[in-house]
Amino acid sequence: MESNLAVAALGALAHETRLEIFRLLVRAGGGGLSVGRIAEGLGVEANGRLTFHLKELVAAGLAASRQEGRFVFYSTDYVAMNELLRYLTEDCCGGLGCGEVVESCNPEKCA
Amino acid sequence: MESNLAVAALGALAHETRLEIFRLLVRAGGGGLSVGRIAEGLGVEANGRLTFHLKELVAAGLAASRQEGRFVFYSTDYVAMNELLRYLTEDCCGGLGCGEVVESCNPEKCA
DNA sequence: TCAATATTTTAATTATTATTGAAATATGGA
DNA sequence: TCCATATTTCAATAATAATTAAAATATTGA
Repeated sequence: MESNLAVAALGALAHETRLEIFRLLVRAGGGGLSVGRIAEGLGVEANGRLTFHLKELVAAGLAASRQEGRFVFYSTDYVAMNELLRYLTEDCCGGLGCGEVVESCNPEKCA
Repeated sequence: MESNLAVAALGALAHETRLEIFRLLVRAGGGGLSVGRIAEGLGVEANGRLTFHLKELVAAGLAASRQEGRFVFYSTDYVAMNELLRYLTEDCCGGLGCGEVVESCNPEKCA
């Protein structure tokens, strides 16, 4: 992972609303949630501000969106998330086996 | 972990220089590095700007500093780091066993 | 105590990011 | 086609964070 991608991802997460959105999407799993459901989950309105934050997450590579009928679904990009976590812990303690993150979450492994 | 602590930590990491410092300290392990060694590792000068970034990491809870003779050492706060990673992946996919981060790095486990 | 190395503080300037509110687009059902 | 629901765009303003450079402090050894 490149440093500037990581900075962009971290910057996207460094905001109260976006962090809540991200965690909501992580909990939601691979299918994601529609904008309306996200708004519900956060207790906010589905307005321009929410769209702005969602787009920031997508621009940072942490989420993807797809249209389904009249709804737009946003979902976590788990590959990007795992890359970011690994980047943060890479070669922890000089690589002496502390247990650096390799993969933290993969919807395909869900029960 | 509280949301605003996580936002502060992520904000501290969302900066090219600070992210490099953090990763350098993670690699360095529990003992950390002196300011001069950090500057060396980054290829920058040990000046006011570096101090500023180091203090940001400490203020965000991600690092700690201690004086040793005429040197000041900075080191990763691994507990805070692990809490942050866990916060990001909490209840992944609704808690269905995808492998959420519990602990990613602990210097005491080093070989 | 003097000088050298190590690190920090401060204040002014510049750059980046967030918020607001209103209008616009897009989709599906009556 | 018309209406209601769903989501997005835009532009102006406000708020926050980053950079610079110079002076200040602190510790050790001669």
